[in-house]
Amino acid sequence: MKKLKRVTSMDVAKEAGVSRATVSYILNDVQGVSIKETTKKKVIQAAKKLGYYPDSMAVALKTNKAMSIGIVSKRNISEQRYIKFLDGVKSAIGDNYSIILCSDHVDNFGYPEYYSYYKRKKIDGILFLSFQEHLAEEKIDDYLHMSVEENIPIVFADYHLNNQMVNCVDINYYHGAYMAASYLIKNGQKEIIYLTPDFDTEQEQQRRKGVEDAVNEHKGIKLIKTPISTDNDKEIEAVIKILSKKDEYSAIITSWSKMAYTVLYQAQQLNISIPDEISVIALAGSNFDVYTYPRLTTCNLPLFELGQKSAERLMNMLTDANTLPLNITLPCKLKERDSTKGI
Amino acid sequence: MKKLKRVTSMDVAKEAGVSRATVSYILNDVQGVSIKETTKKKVIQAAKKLGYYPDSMAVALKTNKAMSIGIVSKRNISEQRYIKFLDGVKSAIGDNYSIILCSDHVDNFGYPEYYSYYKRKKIDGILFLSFQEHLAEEKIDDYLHMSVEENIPIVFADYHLNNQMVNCVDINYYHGAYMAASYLIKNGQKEIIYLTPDFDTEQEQQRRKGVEDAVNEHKGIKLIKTPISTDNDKEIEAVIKILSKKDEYSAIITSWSKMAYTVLYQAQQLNISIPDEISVIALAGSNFDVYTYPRLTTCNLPLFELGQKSAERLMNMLTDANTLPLNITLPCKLKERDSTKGI
DNA sequence: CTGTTAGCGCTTTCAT
DNA sequence: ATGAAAGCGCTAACAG
Repeated sequence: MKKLKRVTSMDVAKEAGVSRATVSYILNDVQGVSIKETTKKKVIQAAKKLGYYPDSMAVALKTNKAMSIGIVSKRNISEQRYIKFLDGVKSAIGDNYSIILCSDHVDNFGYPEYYSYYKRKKIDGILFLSFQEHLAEEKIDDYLHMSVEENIPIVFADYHLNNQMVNCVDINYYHGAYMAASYLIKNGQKEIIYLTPDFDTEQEQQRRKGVEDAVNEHKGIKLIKTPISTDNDKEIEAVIKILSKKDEYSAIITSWSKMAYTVLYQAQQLNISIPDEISVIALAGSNFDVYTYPRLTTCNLPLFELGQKSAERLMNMLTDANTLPLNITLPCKLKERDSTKGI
Repeated sequence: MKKLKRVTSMDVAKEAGVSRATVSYILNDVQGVSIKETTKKKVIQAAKKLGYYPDSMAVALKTNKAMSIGIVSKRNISEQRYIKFLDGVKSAIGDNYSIILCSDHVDNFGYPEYYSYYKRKKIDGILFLSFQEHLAEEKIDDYLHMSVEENIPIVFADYHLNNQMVNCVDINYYHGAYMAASYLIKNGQKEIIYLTPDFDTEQEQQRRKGVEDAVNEHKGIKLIKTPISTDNDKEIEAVIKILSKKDEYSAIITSWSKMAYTVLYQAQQLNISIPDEISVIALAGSNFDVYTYPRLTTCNLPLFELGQKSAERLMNMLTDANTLPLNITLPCKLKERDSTKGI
């Protein structure tokens, strides 16, 4: 196999009869140097003719910029939501930056992958996407430390940090939950059962507060909070038990759509009519919501926007070191479908 | 903000009282040079103490290896399947390589992103994941050309190429479809309706052939092939029409699970009992299959393995330039659930 | 066994 | 308006 030599800026320079510096100026469109149009044309021609591609590693070494950002998420990568986030990120970073997927798996160096990548300059900054289901508090402190003390450009996506020292883009779970509960109440539901996961995260606290506030604003609404195990079998068992006492309530709120799917499924099994007997609403949506029977009413999370805004923040930090940290909160949107009914 | 200087191998060398070369030898565990244990210890200590991380850009420039691979997929990134593939890739490439997401969006240079990345040495090789729904044939030729003529390390995942010059990892859609149809026939179904997308890809051809072969192997089985529009509304309309003629068949095969969801949903609407009146099976599964009512019987695609095997092949090419191209075909697995019934 | 040194390909200051 | 040259941090061939 013939190993052909790489075309360098030197080659282009020779071909065009100029120096390497000129080539660099022209191809990078450097401000502050004015170059004759004819020279410009010549160089561009030569580059095209020779098939010149600047070596990004050499550029990176020189400029001290990898032109890549790392995305790290402890969340189950299988989650569809992760992908929507990615889409948003992609839309915001433009053609010049690339996305490197990193884990927080500890590597040979004894450091999490994202950290090593940064220290080794493979990435210029980091986007943390929270692991919704098991947000470990100790880790957060590490992250914060990195961001503040080590001055690593980091944006926290879907973290409710309330820390003015760091950039974070959050989803307004409180308001989403508030909207969902209010919607139910407006539709005449008086006894509401609220299925929450059996662990406590900032996110779930926000939701709980949202639901409670909505309930407290009205007289005579009864709210029953029921923690549900994340274990599949236990979840099913719990849902069946709850459905067997359907006379005690008229509506169900679930923190996640997955729980709502289970409710819908088991309701069918038990011949309980949704929404006639029970209204069901989930505080997070997914693509499948239109395929359940009946179609699931949800509070949609702005995942694309989450990715987009987070990436925008990161880009700002990267291009302007003096960017002030910002805490941004994104609203949810209620999507009414067939699992809830009006009065 | 104090801009602290980067720790270089020079610093480590000084700290340990050796030369940079020695540092490099030790930290990279270079074969063929033997170094005193004490020196080794000293250097490793020094590196740790100083917090030394080799600059990957400098390494890349020197070694001519980016230690990154690019993944490109025209398929809707929102697809959940994409993620499983990614998981598989990650599992195969190990800690030393990273994954860069690339599009085939044409950049400033007039070349698709993945191509530029390769030419600019941001990635060492490319993993193409087919765009299932609209596999454009002209593009394939470009890809093949790149792989063969330009000698770019490429692995085609989920492409049915049958070209011995290139590496490709394919899913055995034929056999999957054959299994699904056989399963239905074994369960006593005599009239089967087969819903295919209204466009023609290699993949769909394989499936069609699989279904047909299974049918032809048995006497007295009637097969009705019906193309379905990918347009959502039209799909629903078509499904309703088909369900209205439910006396003409006893089982439905769909190419995708999404179609099957629509069938299941509309069957509920029309009060048709699945699987009692009609058995339903999809030739591709998804996470949601356990939440439909009834739970959907599917032919599961080996997406994780697809990523894994593809990445393995690419790694082979990268480490050994003489690796012979291989065409690998991965089997599907039938997952029996509640939307089909036995005799 | 360890040190010296020459680049890898690029940007960018300084000089012309 | 353009060129010469230094040097980013590393590896590896060669010297000792």
